[in-house]
Amino acid sequence: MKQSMKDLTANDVYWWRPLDERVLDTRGKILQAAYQEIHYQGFQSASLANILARVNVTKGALYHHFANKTELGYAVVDEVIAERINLSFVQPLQFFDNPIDGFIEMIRNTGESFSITDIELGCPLTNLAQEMAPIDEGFRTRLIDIYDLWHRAIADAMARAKQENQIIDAVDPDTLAMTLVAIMEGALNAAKVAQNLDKLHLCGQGLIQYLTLIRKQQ
Amino acid sequence: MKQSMKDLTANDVYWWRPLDERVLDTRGKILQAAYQEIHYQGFQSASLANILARVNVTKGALYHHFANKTELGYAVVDEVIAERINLSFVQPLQFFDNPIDGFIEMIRNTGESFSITDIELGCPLTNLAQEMAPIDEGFRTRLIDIYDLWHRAIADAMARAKQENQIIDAVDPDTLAMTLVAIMEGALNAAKVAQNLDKLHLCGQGLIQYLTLIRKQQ
DNA sequence: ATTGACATACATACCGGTCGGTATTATAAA
DNA sequence: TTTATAATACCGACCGGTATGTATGTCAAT
Repeated sequence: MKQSMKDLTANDVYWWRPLDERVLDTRGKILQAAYQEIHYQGFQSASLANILARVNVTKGALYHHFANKTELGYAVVDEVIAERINLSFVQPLQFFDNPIDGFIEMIRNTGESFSITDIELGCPLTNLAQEMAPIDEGFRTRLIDIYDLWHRAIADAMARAKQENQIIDAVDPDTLAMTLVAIMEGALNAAKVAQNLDKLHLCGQGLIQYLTLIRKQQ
Repeated sequence: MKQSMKDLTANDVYWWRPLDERVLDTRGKILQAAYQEIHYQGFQSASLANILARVNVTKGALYHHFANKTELGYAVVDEVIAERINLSFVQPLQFFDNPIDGFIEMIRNTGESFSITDIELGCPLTNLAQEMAPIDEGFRTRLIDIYDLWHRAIADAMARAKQENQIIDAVDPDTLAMTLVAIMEGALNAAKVAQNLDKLHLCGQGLIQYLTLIRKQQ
């Protein structure tokens, strides 16, 4: 179990790479290939033929393991994306003694370790949410669950910070968590469109400044 | 799963309605219909047949005015989306005596006037950026131009605020502009996924609090 | 008579999904 | 241990539908 963000290696934040070198079974391989294709094309434009070509299996294999394309998409959300978000953004929050400093440290770390390839396709969670939330309730509820988990983790960390008198009284943990998530998503999006990391770093600066402002000087 | 714009009633659409009651020519009508279909389906999944059905013209008309689907998409960005962003988010910034107060007022206003139908499909600019920026350079450069215009307008307003000693010295106008855009986009995205306005309002609170913190008390 | 503004019919490619068949593995009776 | 049976895993040709795009025709206006 990773104890903090610093324990993550560079490969861990390459969030679309397979998480380990484990040999995957056919179902797992299809799932990973589908994740990549969806991350690149979006769900609706993702081609089953492309996915199958990547894995080097045929339609029969796919439809043996999944009822249809939609169910395959759901499985990607439930089994691939959820785990990645949890591992990269939720778990680390629990180990910070000082949530504000920890958060700032996490932002700094992410900003430094992210490469252009990390942002050129954007956050898989955000992408799918943007595309599918308005038109498919199955996707929407699954994605909302992941967002809620993330939001909750931040809000809890900030509540702890407030309880320990680290941040000014005026801020509400939920509002703060919401705002932080919004900034991070917006930053990733901007960097993706610009296709360079400058905007990500700029946003990181703004975020850190924000956190510094709400931290009580002691 | 809603399949096309045709499944939406008149009430489902709001901020992407034609800006005035001007009678549009065929090209203009196709452009507007394309804008709506793209906003709903995304560009890749947008169906030319759907667009044409809405306008009640045929393929001939479309390919008379546009070389292909991609060029139609470019025209939507250049002529529809750019104007809307400019009208709603860029122009207003120039008229604020006090940019900070003006911005806060704008946020409050937007938060109150937005209805659920305004957010359920998200911001057309963000949507297209998410989908097309990584896979089509023509889209990307066009979208970047719009973002830059928006970003510049905010940064200029904030530079004015700083010059007039309204905000603390520590903040850099560019960093601030970037952060504000990120929050607004993130907020819209969150509200879209949640399909309710609570998160939008929560984010608005956070944004206003942020602006209040950087404003010099006088 | 020519051109612009469309309509109509068609071409071609790809999409998700189905289905009959086969190879492999697990189970269990002999 | 061998053999019969059944379940699982996978193959790949094929289907109907839909996608964008094209070729040709019509017709009013100049």
